[in-house]
Amino acid sequence: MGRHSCCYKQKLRKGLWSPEEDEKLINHITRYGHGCWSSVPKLAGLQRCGKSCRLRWINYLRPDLKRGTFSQEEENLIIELHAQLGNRWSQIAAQLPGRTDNEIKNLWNSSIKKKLRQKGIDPNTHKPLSEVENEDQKASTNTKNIEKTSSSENSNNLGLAAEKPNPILENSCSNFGTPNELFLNRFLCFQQPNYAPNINSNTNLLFNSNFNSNPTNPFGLKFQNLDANGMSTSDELQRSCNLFENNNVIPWGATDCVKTEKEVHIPTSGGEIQEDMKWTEYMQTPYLMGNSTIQSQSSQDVYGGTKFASEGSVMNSSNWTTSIFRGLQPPSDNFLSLLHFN
DNA sequence: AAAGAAAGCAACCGCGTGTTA
DNA sequence: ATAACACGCGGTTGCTTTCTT
Repeated sequence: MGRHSCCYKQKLRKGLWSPEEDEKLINHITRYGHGCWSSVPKLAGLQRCGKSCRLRWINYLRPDLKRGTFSQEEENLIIELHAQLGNRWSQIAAQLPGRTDNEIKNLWNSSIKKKLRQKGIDPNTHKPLSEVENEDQKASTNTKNIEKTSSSENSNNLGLAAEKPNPILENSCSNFGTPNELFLNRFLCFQQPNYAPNINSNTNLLFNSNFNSNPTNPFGLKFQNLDANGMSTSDELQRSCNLFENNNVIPWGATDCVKTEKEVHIPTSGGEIQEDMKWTEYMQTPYLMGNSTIQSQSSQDVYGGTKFASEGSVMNSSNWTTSIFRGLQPPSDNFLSLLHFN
């Protein structure tokens, strides 16, 4: 099938995005939406391919991104979902509002995998490592036997073995399998002494008929807000997900909180959503991130800007904005004015 | 303090799939 | 029916930062 035409175009920039490029892309999408991604770079005045623009927007510039470290609850949920879905990162990300598939995938590969192995759990099968090793040994001896008896079918046999259906995936479709529960109980109890090892209650929640009744907040998760004194107040996640629901329809181009691309609305003057909250105010809302606080914001300082959000700090008006447009040095007035919709 | 290793993360690549002409 | 196009996904790469010795 056809490849993305932009892949063949030359003289297109690659690599890290500059603040100017970010500004152009944000400027364009906030005004017009992305429409056809392949036309975005041209319309936005960027020397990038549409694919690159899409990725940058979805993984980094979207205003509804959460960022910050993952909370224990989020990690547990990722493990739980991975046990059911495997490496279907976009589907996993769909259950974690404000998180991208890329972010989750990175977390899995860099951190969670390791943790699971340390606990003696195979991250691929979610079974105890010893069990998996035994199966591997059995499989290899079987393969050797097959090799001896039927050399002509060697490659086919191996191929079939590799394509053997994932029992966990199969399991997830019908019965929320006991291996999952076994694993989760084992792992989560390791992780959290207070974790209630009643997986069924959680998983039923995941897959009950009302699951997507509120696509922007399927779990009714609550974020914590901080008041001016840094005291936490409860605030529904919906606050961020629904923020733009109003009149002007702009497709943000992300899978967002649900699988299908969702239309998100930008509040206009007099809009009732979020009590006339402006985007900049939204961004400056001091959310607690990750483990209730920003434990270690990424220190990568792409554009050579100042570092922010040291350990234990709390998202405040400055570093929250910075975290979204990381490294963006004080944006121009024109740019800031774009962020005010009323 | 310096160097190497490990970790973290943004971005690219290639492929599969859906849509359209 | 088919080819071209566009999008989205998952795997991978490579750069930067942090940790360790």
